[in-house]
Amino acid sequence: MNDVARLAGVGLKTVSRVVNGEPRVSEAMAERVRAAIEELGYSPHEGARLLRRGQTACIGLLLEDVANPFYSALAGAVEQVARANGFLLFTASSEEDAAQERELALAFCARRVDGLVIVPAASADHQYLKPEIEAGVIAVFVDRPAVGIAADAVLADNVGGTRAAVVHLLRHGHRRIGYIGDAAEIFTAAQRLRGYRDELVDSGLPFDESLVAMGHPEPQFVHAALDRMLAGPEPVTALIAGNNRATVAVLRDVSTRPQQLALVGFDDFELADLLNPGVSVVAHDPVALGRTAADLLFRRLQGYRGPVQTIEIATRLVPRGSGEISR
Amino acid sequence: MNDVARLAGVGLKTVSRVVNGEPRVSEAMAERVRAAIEELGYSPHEGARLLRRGQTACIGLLLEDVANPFYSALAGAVEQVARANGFLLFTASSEEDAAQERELALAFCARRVDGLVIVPAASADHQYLKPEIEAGVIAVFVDRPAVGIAADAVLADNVGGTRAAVVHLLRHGHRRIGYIGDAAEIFTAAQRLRGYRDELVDSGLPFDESLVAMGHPEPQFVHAALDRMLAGPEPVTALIAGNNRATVAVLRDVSTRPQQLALVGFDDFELADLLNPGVSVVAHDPVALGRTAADLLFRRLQGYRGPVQTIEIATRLVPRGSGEISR
DNA sequence: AGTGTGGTAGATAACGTTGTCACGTCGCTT
DNA sequence: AAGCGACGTGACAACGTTATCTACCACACT
Repeated sequence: MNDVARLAGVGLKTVSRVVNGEPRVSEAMAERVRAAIEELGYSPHEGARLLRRGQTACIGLLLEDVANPFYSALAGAVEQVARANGFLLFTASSEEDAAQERELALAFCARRVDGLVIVPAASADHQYLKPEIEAGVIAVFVDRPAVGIAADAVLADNVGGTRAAVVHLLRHGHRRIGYIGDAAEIFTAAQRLRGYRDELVDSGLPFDESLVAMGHPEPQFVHAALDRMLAGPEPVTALIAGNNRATVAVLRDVSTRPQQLALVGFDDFELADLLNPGVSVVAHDPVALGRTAADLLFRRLQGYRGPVQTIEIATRLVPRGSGEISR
Repeated sequence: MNDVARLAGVGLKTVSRVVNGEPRVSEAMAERVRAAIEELGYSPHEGARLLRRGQTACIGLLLEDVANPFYSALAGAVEQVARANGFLLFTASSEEDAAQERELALAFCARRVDGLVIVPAASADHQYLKPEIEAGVIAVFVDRPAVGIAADAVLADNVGGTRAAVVHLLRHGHRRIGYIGDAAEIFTAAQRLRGYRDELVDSGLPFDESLVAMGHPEPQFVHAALDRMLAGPEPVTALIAGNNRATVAVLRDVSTRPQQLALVGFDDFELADLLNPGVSVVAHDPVALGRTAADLLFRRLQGYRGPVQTIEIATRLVPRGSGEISR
């Protein structure tokens, strides 16, 4: 910038004015400056500009794992909103580890992002964000709520989703319905389990712990769970899988068994309709989740000062065949 | 930082020394400073620090669309390498639009990222990066090479991949093999088409333009292409789909038709093995692609000055049934 | 002629860090 | 006793911007 000013024979501030399109610069000056900029290939240093102005026009997105299609769809939506607002987006994955989440969130804050969209890791406590939020950072939580602080959150209707799945299976005559979900300390997993249990109980059926398996949905885990649920005098005839990973693991495992099981999965996934039978799912919309959270973040960034809110996004049951196998 | 210095009754520089763990600070001082930091909840301003030091410890990742599982796997790999090196990662999607790619890449450069990992948009020309690269930014291209400048690239063996697919189908007796790929101006699409053609010709078979359809793999496009290929006296008996989107579109369309077609898809995808028949694919490894590119970037960031290189990652044919349907 | 007034331009001080240098105080050697 | 090096410390400038303030000029108006 100094070089540009010298070459154009003008003051530093005039260059700044031209670069920022401020008014009251004579056309002759502006032209000289533009020529100098061109000649030197100058481009303004955004970091310095933002240091001076006190905001960075960046937001940070923290999720469990970008490579999971559910989260990558969410990330795409957040990114679009960010770009529409002229912001750049940092992305990082917590890998479901509270310490890593904290470290990355604080790294974002040290970079002075203006806002944060966070999918919390299981059993994270977000007290650590308190000073940052007091310092002006805006945090919006997605898919799972904040713990230990009051903050905006955008969640899916998890309870309603598994309730609907149970209703659907009951309607097709099933009375022994198993549930395989993610680790119980994960918010969504707990909520979905609750919907499953509540709907069973409300329907006058027993809630049988032995038909529930909560854990990281690895193939071995799912295999053992199915062995257990299918053994004994009253085996399950239907299954609810608590997320996309679990659904896929169940499908793989079931395909090696003689029994036919009715199945409803939580989370929609590509090709669910092409399998035979098509996989019925409780669909929720990661794009809506991400977009809503990002919109809320930017509303707050633009000065909106309403109370902390939790927005719930509807889920809907998509019947495709696997849940309609009758007893 | 000023406040901390005042509260601790020390100079600015001493605070800086404590924060950065520099030696030759007495333990008493350090303790006072740490107490003051704690009390004021001070955290250093990374932006200012980096302004001073001249590097940002950030890299930018530019891809076609984070929400595409292929690219999100790649993004996950790049992110991991970045984190391992203590860098933060900007992510953005070009949506296959050269102008948007350019705009985003330059936005990254204005933020003074230290490096760039780019999946180029179709028909982009990367001359625009020349001044940035001369200014010290390191750019590594993935999946598709740079155009108009010499730059490192990490590519998949696209030609070898479709060659293998053709060999596989020929071996099962097919002589009329169709090819449905992405738009011809996309590098990978063109390469894969070339592999298809070269292998046919080398095998002494004619290359028949009417069996080729190149375009954005929307359902209507694929439907029309299949109508065409299946009409006439010599319909295709086997098909190669040029990427994951095309493969899925073909599967959906074929499932509504009476004919049985042999199929090999390019790009592996989740559940390919669970369909019936399992979908044979030419698999390549987005994680390896991303990791290799990021590793190369960081090697250069650490001062490696070797010549511009192009690294090719092998592909491999995974037979699962759909390609083994015999004529 | 003196006085506003409006439009340009530049000098200077920040923003929050860190590198450089200079200063003072030890304790040790000669 | 003087000199020397090692250590601890802080003042200051610099990184590349922009906001504020002042200075200047030309023009029109009393």
